[in-house]
Amino acid sequence: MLDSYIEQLQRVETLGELNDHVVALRDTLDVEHVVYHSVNSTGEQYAALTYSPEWVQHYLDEDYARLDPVVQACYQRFHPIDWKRLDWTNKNVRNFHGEAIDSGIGNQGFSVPIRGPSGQFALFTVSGNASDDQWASYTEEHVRNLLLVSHFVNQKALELERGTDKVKVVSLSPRETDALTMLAMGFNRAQAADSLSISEHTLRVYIESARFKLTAMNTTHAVARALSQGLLII
Amino acid sequence: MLDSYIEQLQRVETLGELNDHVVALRDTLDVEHVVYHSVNSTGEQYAALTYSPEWVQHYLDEDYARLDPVVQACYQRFHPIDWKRLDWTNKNVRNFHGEAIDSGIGNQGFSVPIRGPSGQFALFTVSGNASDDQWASYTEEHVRNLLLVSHFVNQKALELERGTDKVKVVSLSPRETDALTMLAMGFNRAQAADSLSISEHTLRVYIESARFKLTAMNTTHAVARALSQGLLII
DNA sequence: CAGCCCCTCACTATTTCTGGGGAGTTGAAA
DNA sequence: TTTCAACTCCCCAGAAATAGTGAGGGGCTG
Repeated sequence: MLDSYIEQLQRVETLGELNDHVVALRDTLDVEHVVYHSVNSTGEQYAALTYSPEWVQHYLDEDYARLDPVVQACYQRFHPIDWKRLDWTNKNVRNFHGEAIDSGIGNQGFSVPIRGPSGQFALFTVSGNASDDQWASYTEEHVRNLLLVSHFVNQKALELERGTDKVKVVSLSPRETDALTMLAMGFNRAQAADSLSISEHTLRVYIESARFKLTAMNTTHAVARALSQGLLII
Repeated sequence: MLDSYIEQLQRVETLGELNDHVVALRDTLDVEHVVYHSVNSTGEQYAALTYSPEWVQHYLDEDYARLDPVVQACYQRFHPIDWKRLDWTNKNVRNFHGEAIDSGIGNQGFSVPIRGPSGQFALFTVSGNASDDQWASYTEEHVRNLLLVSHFVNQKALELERGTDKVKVVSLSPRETDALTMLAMGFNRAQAADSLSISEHTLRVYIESARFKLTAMNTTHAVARALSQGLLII
């Protein structure tokens, strides 16, 4: 059943079709909602989901991503997580949770964080209405399928997005990488130059050229970009 | 077969046993070598692998991680990758590749990058000797198993490591997060303060307290730490 | 209700970083 | 073989960040 779904998925050729597939997936997985949401390193977003458009709009308007424990948790961990295990004690969060349930997203949820090339981040979520026990046995039984599906959906989404690719992949020279790595580790220029056994002037040249390549406005920005694009090995 | 392996894995209770399991996994998967290698945000490493100790030592001595296309690629992408698809044209890289093959790691390889909570990064690799065609059909057939196994091995490794946990999880206040986010986006303090509609003095207080919480030596360091621990949503 | 964390604002001296120049060597690719 | 990218070094003035203190109000929690 899932196998045939994945086979079908492989043949998808547009983002629109992918959206349809998410709807089909909801039925295949027998849940209330399925959400795939991706953000790349330039901040562009793509989502394929079955939530009501109203709730999505409201979520965006209120910038709930900054509050949503699911998003917060998935940014920090990589394991799939059951919504029950998150911290909902904060007042604003409880408020948000209430609104979410009122919008019909269901009282249970399970999310799989995904990270792709160049700092891409995605979230694959299923949600529904069930008792804690029902949901626990459902997720336990389907973890593997959810892991696989999330992976393949993300792969397909990236593949399709790459067709319309504007994301330029920068590459840093070894010394530029070294320089930024030192700075990311907290050294100041003098210390970094010392560690790399070069003059501070030279180090500065690397930082500047890295900043230029990364179109960064300052050193901190350059380090941030390099990190979020996976260019530095700390 | 793999199912029973995963069940066994779930019962593993020490990192030593996990090492034995990797050896068992090599036979289960019918490959030459299996490597699981994890680095957490503080730079501590753990590996369970079947490579010869000599090669491992040599690899570490030469700091080959900075050269190894597998590591480089897996830092930047998240999809599993076949070693053939990497760029081995650089002279140093070809040299490294030659040494690797001489050390018996095999002429084919397939690696799965994994990212865990708080900036943990891990790599799950299988390698062996085969023709391109043989290897292609092997990997195509086993991608799913490899994905699942890599996930479960990582989960188990993290679970065991957490027992010996020294990694303190820091959490930033909303304003601290805002401040660091602005800086990571390339704003200077004046611009950031303006965006957040607070005085620059106030902003500075946030940056300092964030720096303190993250035990960072300067702003760039704080941003780097926050980013690599998934604390910032850019 | 006391303690703690969060949010907000202020001053000053010192250190560090940035942006604008310029210049020579080496090694690899075209 | 030329050309280009990477690596190395240098000066200086102005801009920006940091260290060291200080203070008051608001809100949640025990």
